[in-house]
Amino acid sequence: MTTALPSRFDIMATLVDRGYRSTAPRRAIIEILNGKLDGFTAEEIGNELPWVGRATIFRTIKLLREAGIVCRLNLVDGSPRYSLSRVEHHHHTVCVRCGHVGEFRAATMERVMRVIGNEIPGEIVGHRIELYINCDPCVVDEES
Amino acid sequence: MTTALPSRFDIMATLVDRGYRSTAPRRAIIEILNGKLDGFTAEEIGNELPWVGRATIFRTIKLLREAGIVCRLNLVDGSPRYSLSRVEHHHHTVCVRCGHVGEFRAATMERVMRVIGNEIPGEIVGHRIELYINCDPCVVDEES
DNA sequence: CTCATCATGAGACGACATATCAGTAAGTGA
DNA sequence: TCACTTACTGATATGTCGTCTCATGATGAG
Repeated sequence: MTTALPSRFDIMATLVDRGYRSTAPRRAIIEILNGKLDGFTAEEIGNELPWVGRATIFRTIKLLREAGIVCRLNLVDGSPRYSLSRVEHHHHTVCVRCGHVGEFRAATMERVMRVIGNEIPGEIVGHRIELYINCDPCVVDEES
Repeated sequence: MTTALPSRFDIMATLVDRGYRSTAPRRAIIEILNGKLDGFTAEEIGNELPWVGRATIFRTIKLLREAGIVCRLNLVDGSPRYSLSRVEHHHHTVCVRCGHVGEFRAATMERVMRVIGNEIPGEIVGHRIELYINCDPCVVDEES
C-alpha cells in the first residue's frame, strides 16, 4: 500500500515533531505551498511573501526537503523547481511548455530498477526519474 | 542496433559539419574531454586551460550539448556535471561518493516508458533517468 | 515571566551560467 | 596570397540559485 505523507494540513506539526519551531514565516510559506500543488519556485514564494526574507524561504524549503515533504526537480532546461509530495515514493512529470509538475507512481518502474541493478556495476542507492511531457491542457491550447 | 556517435576523434569535424569554426580554444577543450570519459565540470576544464576564457568554455560545452555529444547531469546534491556521450540514447549512473559518471542503455527501460506513457495523462516527449550508486572502486575502498 | 535557544532579515558571498562588446582570427572568394 | 566578412574570443558585467554570517527578535520550556 502507498504510504501517505502528512496531510497538507499538518505539515507544520511534522516540522514541530522534528524539533523545529512553529514560526510565522514557516506557517506562511507552508500555507502558500498548499495552494501550489503543481510545483513552485523559491522566487514565486518570495513574491507572495515580500515580508519574509529570501534566506528564510530557502531555509524552509530545505527543511521540508529533509522531511521528505518537498522535492526538488529540474525542468528540461535544467532550471530548478520544487514540488509538494503527496505519496512516499514517486516520480515526476514536467510539462515542457507550461512547467506543470505532476506525480506518478509506477510499480513497474521499481521492478525494472531491480533488474537493471543486476546489469550495471556497483550497488544502486537511489534514482531520479523525470518524464518530460506535453500536458493535456497545453495540447488542447495548441489545437484551438 | 546502437547508433554510435561521432568517434571521440572527430568531434571537431562534427562541429564543423554543423557550421562552426575550428578554433584553438575549441580544439583544446575537446582534447581535454577525450581524456575525461567519466564526467567533468566546467571548472576542471578551466583549470587545465587557463588561457581559455570562462565564457568560451561554457559556450563550447553548450555547443557540444546541442550536438548531443555532451550531456548535463546532476549529482545527488544537485550540483551539475557534464559527461561525454558515447551512444545515442542512454542514461547515467553517478557514484554518490566519488562522483564517477557511467553510462548504461537498457532496452527494458524504453519498453517500460511506453507502458507508463499509457498510464499518465499527456504525451511523453522525453525523460531523464539518473541512477545513484556506490561504484565498485568506492566499495572496495570502504572494505580495506 | 524569565531566559536559553533557535529563527529571522539583511546583505555579503559563492557557484554556475549567460549577455555585452570591442578586438581578433577563420576561412571564403579572387 | 591577400583582403574582407563573419564568427569567435576574452574580459567583464549581469543574472540566478543558494548558503553563510551576524546582530536582533521570537519561541516555548520551566
